[in-house]
Amino acid sequence: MRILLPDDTALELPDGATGLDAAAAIGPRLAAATAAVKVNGELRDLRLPLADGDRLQVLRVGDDEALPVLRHSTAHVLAEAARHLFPGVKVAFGPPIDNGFYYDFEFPEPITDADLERLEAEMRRILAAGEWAFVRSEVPRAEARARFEAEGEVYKVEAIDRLPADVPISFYRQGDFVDLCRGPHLQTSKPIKAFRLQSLAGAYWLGDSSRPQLTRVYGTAFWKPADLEAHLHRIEEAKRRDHRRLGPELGLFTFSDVAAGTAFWLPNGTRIFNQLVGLSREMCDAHGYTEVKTPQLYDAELWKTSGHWFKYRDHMFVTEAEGRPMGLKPMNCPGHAQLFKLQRWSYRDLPQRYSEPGLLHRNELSGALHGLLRVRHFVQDDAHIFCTPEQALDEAKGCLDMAFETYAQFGIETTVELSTRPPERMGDDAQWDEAEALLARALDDKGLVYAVNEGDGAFYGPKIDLHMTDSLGRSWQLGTVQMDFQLPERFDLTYTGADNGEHRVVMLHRALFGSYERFIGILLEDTGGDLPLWLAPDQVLVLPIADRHESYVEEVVGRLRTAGLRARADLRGESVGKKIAEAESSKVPVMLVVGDREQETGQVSVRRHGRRDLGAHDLAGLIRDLRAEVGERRVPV
RNA sequence: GCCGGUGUAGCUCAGUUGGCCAGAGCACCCGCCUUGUAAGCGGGUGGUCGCGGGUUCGAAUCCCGCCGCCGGCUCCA
Repeated sequence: MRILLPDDTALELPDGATGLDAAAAIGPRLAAATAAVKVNGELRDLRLPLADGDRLQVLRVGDDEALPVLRHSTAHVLAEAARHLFPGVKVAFGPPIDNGFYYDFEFPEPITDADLERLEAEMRRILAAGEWAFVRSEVPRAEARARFEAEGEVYKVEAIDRLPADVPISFYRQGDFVDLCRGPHLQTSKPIKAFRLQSLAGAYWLGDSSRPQLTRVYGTAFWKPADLEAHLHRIEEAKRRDHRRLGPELGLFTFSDVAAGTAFWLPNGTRIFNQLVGLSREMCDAHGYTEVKTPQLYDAELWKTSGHWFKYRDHMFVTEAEGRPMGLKPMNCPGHAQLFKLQRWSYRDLPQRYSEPGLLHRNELSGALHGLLRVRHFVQDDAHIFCTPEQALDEAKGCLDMAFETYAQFGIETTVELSTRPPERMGDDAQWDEAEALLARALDDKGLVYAVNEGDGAFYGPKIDLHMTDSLGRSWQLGTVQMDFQLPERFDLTYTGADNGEHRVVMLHRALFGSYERFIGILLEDTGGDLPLWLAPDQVLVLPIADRHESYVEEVVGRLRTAGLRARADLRGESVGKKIAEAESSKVPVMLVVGDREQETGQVSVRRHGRRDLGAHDLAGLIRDLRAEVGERRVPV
């Protein structure tokens, strides 16, 4: 058979030849260094046979693309170590993940962080004792099942039962450890050198909270020790950009035990928050939205009409008044639907676009709370569009345009997902088909690349989700554009068409920042707290050299404030060096130092955050430049 | 909610196997210094050791329960 290599040359091989055979045909050194292969662009085990016409790329030890293979093999060594140290341990799954790997176990006794070191030591002992080959074999299903049943490996038995009948059962063995595994794996344990076990966590078997909770051991591995060290160092660096650290440090917000899952916004943080609300208002004005205000607390009747009482009640804060059940709003949509319903609409009036910086309460699980990124009380830059079916596609595309226009102002990168019908949902499949198709069409028309997230839609409709990542690379959903055929029906929302008949409206839900809380959290981690001038709580800090410059400093501050800039003076009796040190660590964008020279010439010495002394400047010119920077909402590059 | 970890001053942390009135730096207050681009000097205030029980002659330290937080799982903006 003929195999095509990356440079388009063909390699002639006997039928049944494997990836490793192909590497050997090219050269023995390549064969020895082979970690895995890519066949027609897909990562595959080097032990599997190739087919005529396959396009083959050999991945070597040291190749980034083969890192998942190294990590997967390292996970197997971890499982072997766990078997040695904790007799009776049951093993579940141990795949490579983005920056490492994990392995799920059921230990006979709970283990602690101290055991992580023991596990790691045992792994090193195993690896030092010899170079173990990873041996692949395919076994009949019944035989594989019997083997794991005899060993008491109940998770492996269930894993086999869950595999489709036509999938061959493969084992990988290294040393005395045999695992049910799809692969791919390294040839031997020799390249496993630079690894580290990182943490312990609970994880439900098959991700199902009704199944047993296993113990997940997280670790990572690299080809070179230096890469491992660099990775661990990056994690340490990222922790410094953690918004939960920066927020209190910069006096933006803080948390208290008496209000778990809710931020206290300090004056500086409130300024940032309000600037973002202002930006949203400005954009909504420009895009034909009208702002509304709807109630916080509603009679349960409203939630029954919307369906939240049945599909979302676990997440709602419920109370009562004079014996009547009430619910604090977790979403604005029913309120906006109610508002829309208060009058009759002509097709000529549509679309109606209601925006509201709506304060929401959601009763999130205590263990899910996470700084500003997951809270129980937050403000959405929410809006609902009520339109005719014919208008829905353009409206959805308009939302996407507006979203990307917004993000462009922060230089933040997003990934796009289309979340489809969840198992728990309202409405019939035909409506879901239509709604999902419409959102997909909007994405396609906009030329956006997106992943489909099956089953992750809202209970009332599918959604486009816009994700961003925090300092540690965890993905968070910010913006969202959702289609909804359900609420218009449940609230009986109609308009009068050109035919003088009643027609059902289509409803779109959209939020671009998502929530201001989450967006600010992500923004802080993205910028490390170095906010653009227009968002900085204190934009300019004026620093006198000595007491005698105080009145000139007040004059400078006055002129800056008159020009609309947020300026403040530091008149404490501290040294200039100390004031600058503090201004730098509090990330004030502009520092102005004034002493005898500046006072005489009517100038100011400019220092920008993160840069050195930029010399004396004329105040009028500086004010003009700063105002322009604020006005354009300029982002530093 | 679940698994593991953790909780000492406003912040960052020390507090040997339970044993003198629980310490340091920063912040804060007072005083001195009058400062030229990342921390001038001296003094002082400040702690229910997360909360509640228990063991003990004696608990920040050991045990139990609760709460918060951290890392995950589940769930979501």
